[in-house]
Amino acid sequence: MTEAELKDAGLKVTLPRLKVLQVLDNADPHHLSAEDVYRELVNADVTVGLATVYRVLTQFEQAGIVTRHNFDDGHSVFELATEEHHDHMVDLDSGKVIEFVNEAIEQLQHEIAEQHGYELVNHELVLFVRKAK
Amino acid sequence: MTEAELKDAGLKVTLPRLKVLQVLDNADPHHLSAEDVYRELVNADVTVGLATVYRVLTQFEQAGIVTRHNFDDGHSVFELATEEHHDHMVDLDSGKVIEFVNEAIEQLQHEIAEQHGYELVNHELVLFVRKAK
DNA sequence: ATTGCAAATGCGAATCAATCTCATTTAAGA
DNA sequence: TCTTAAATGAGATTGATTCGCATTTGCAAT
Repeated sequence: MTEAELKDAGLKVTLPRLKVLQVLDNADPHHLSAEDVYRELVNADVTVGLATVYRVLTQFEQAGIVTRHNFDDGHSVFELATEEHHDHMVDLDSGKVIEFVNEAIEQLQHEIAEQHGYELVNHELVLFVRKAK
Repeated sequence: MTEAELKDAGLKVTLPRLKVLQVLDNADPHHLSAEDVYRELVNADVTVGLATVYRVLTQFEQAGIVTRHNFDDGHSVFELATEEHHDHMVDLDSGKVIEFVNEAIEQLQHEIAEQHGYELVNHELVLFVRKAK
């Protein structure tokens, strides 16, 4: 339950935070930019500042509630961390983002880290693709 | 030879371009931000505008002379496109960047793209790691 | 319930990387 | 050497994100 998530993270339960969570939860393309979230809120007649959206998303990231991805075009997108892990494929022509999971790759990543004396904490994999002819 | 590279790319051989190539060539940590390159040039008494550095790096990227990476929250870094493709591993504690290659992962990426009806144009893989205990 | 106060918010200003404008310079072919 | 399109430098501009600060609000202790 969302209120509990906030309290566990040591964050006060406020309207902006609940609303941001709600927007992320209902997001159809899982990935939303801060601006996207902001627009949704304004659209739903929730008056919040863009700065607050950024602050809240950053706090959520630190609290492990959302994950941040830095795609190519220079701006971040966020998604609920409750989704199971997946990587991304970006269609260079349409900009569409496809999610995928590949256990073999996940496995290999751990092995590579180990081979270098490290343990894998996290990773970021994005495939840039184009419709096959 | 560097001059030939520029001509092949249909770019005029100019001082700024040669100097940027030179800086990238001598870069100890392979990865430099545009700002890094700019600072090196100013340091070497080569007067060149930051805008030019950005323009040149972008042209080089399009010409396949350098590769651009977007890791490390926010800004791009560039490195000479060596014959060897490689991915990156970032030590979260020291910030050190390690390069690695794994053919199996490369192969899997192509397969994944194909499975979705795409062809792989490019990819970005960064492992965030920490010294194993 | 009421209160006190630190935490949270809104909004405009500030920042930072990157891009654009445009007047001036320069490479390189004729 | 001349000509011209391409390239450059410097500053203005954009776009995403963060900051500063006065105001508001959650919530723990009255």
